[in-house]
Amino acid sequence: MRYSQALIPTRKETPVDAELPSHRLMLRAGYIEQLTAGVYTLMPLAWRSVRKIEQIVREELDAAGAQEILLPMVQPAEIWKLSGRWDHYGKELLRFKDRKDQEFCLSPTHEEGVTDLAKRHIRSYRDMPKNLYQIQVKFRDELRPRGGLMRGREFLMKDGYSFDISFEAAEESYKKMYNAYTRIFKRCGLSFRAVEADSGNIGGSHSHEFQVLAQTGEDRILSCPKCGYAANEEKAEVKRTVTATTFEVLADTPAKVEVHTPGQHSIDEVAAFLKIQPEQSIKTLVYLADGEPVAVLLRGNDSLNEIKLTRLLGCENLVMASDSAVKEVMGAEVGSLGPCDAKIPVYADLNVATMHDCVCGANHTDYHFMHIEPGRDFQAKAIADLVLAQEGDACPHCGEALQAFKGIEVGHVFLLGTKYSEPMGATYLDAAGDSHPCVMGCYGIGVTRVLAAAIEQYNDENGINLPTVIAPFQVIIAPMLMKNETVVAAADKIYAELEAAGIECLYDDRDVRAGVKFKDDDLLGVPYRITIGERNLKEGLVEFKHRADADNTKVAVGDIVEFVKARVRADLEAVKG
RNA sequence: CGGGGCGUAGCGCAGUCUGGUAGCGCGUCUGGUUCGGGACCAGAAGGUCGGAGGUUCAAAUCCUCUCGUCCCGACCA
Repeated sequence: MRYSQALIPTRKETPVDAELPSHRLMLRAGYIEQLTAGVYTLMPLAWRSVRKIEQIVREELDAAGAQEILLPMVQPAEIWKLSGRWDHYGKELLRFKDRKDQEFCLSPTHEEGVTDLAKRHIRSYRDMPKNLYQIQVKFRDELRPRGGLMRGREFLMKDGYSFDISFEAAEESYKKMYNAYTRIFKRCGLSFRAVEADSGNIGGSHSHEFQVLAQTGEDRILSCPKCGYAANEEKAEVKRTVTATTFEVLADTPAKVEVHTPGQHSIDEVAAFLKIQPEQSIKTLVYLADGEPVAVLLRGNDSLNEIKLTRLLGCENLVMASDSAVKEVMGAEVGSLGPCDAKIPVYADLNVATMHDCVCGANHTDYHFMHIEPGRDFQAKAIADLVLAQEGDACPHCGEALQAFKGIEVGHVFLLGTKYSEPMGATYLDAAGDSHPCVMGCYGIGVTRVLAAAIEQYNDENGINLPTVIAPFQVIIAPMLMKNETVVAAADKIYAELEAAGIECLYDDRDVRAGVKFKDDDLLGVPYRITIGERNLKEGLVEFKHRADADNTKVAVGDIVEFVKARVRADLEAVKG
């Protein structure tokens, strides 16, 4: 491609609203352009990269026995009502009516669509296993899209679904997909972790997320350096050494004393004010579980794992109570809450059972109690494992200290079970003639997010620096002076020969100064650059440089094509595995 | 959905407090000089100041409503 004919609108200025490096750089390098909140045009460079990612996805999924299809994006309300999600999906599901006043939605995911398809074509145990996937634009009306392609409302997703006759068979399909995903992200050149995850709203029994490691990731993951256990923070288990499920009261704790703690709200503030350690203080949180208020007690330096609490309470909807609701139920402001004489059920984490002579809020604004003895000064309805895992906690399998990372979720595999097949009637007949619901798995990859995550992982102060496999072009050819006929002739020839050799070239034939080319060409994320200048050319040389290297290599004009071919091929081979 | 910003030329912004000729930088176009890390000189084009209503002799500026967008939080297969 000749740069002069390409649509690559680079910017010198850093877009002020973009926070994430990938977002900023994609805007600056002319990869994307925003149309409205969370909706972006993929410009030629981004689209070239995305198509390469798609290609890797297709190759690996096809190799794993999946078939590509394309389901309708506009879907009638009926199938969503069948699955129950028309009512439960919420506002992220963009709904509208057609001219006949019939209800439709833009599909944010395709369990309904694919299950409806399966219902009509998978009838017998002989029809399975089946694995169908598609790569398609999805729309989710997110409350707050952010970070460019990182979390858009409209985005490109590969979603796949497996159908099996039994849970065991579905496990096999799941494993195949897990392995295919591992190969896909490896081939994209990404540094990632597969972690255990909560299956969330989509339901199902178990799931793994594929997390690209990046400082800017929104997800926290914990992994064990010894046994390889890895899980999303919200799912991560911790080996608890405390097993007590009742409070053991120490007799020599002094009687509780109410102390004035004006303006001291956070655990750290109160601890500093009372000259104690945060772990001597009890943190009291108030939640609404399906509308009913409950209090949760944690050791001051612990955090709550809401999923664990949801499971313990067996509720569907768990939200933190608003400040005003807290005031109403507890009779005191947030910051002065405690379990003593609480009128709502109290649940305590195991660590609280090890605490003695501690501090908690007095349910009296700006007052705390000292010398609190759990079991004597308050009771709990249950003492259970409620803490959020943190770095240094013991691995649930081997006890080693867990390490924490930040990640970007680029893929998610779920073993769904019969959550959709049952209500939607996707059943089959077994050999005995009995009817059973198909057992499903579903598998997603955020294709556009993969590009964003890759740029998060591969960038520096000069711009994007993508691995050759997914870079929009493999080589940039940069003649230093377009008015010099010798230089241009050499560049033309190298361009023609590289193109003929199947190397993807961006020929920077713009009549601009060298400095402009260098700045732009570094920004774009193309791994190699051939610089053609008058002085070197007189000696029969051109310069070859990898984007990440500081120095040039001088190569004879006659050798450059073979030289580039060898380097590019080596890069492509290296990730094939 | 709560909190906070911001909407003025293609992009980035000043001007708004204190009402009175709509500005700057980048980019674009013309001509010239330059030419290996975002050149310089001269000239030019480009605006319903997000929208609607109001106050006023006069509104980018004040008031009311509204739309959009970004950030933080909550939310998120």
